Amino acid sequence: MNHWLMKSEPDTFGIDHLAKKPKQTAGWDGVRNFQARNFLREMRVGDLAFFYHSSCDVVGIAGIVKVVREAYPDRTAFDPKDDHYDADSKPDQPRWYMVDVQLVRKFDHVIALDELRKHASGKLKDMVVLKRGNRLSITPVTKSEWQFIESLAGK
DNA sequence: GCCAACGTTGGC
DNA sequence: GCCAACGTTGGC
Repeated sequence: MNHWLMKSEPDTFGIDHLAKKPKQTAGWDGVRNFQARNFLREMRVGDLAFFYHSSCDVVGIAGIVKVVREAYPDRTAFDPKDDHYDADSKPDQPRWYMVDVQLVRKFDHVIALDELRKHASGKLKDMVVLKRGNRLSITPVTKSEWQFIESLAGK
């Protein structure tokens, strides 16, 4: 099983939106970056991911989700009216993919980016999301990073 | 294949 | 709103 970190802007879609969905499950669509897409396609049912809030008051990890459906074509790319429309993605040859995720747990407090950075030269020294200039919306997380961050969240 | 221009991301 | 960093595009 692999671990991931998935970014979203909570003003658009945050962990509380996911919590209110039927079965607390939603499609993670709108990824329009090739590297992030490739990671999406590596995800397997049962993989766990941190739900990261970006571009907001409290930037950081808000909770945990799990993959419940593996990559399938992102329909929003086919819809000219959608913000994420991409004329180069055709239904018979889709360029973009999405997965479905289900809420596992919302942390009682967001683990702030500041807090994560405190460990940027220690336990989290290789964490992708802490690297300078990182903009990837989907990044892999190692097992040790995962366990350490979970311990920061408390049980 | 290079690289400048451009658009986007995302922390602050 | 600013701006650094980055990915993508397109002319050559």
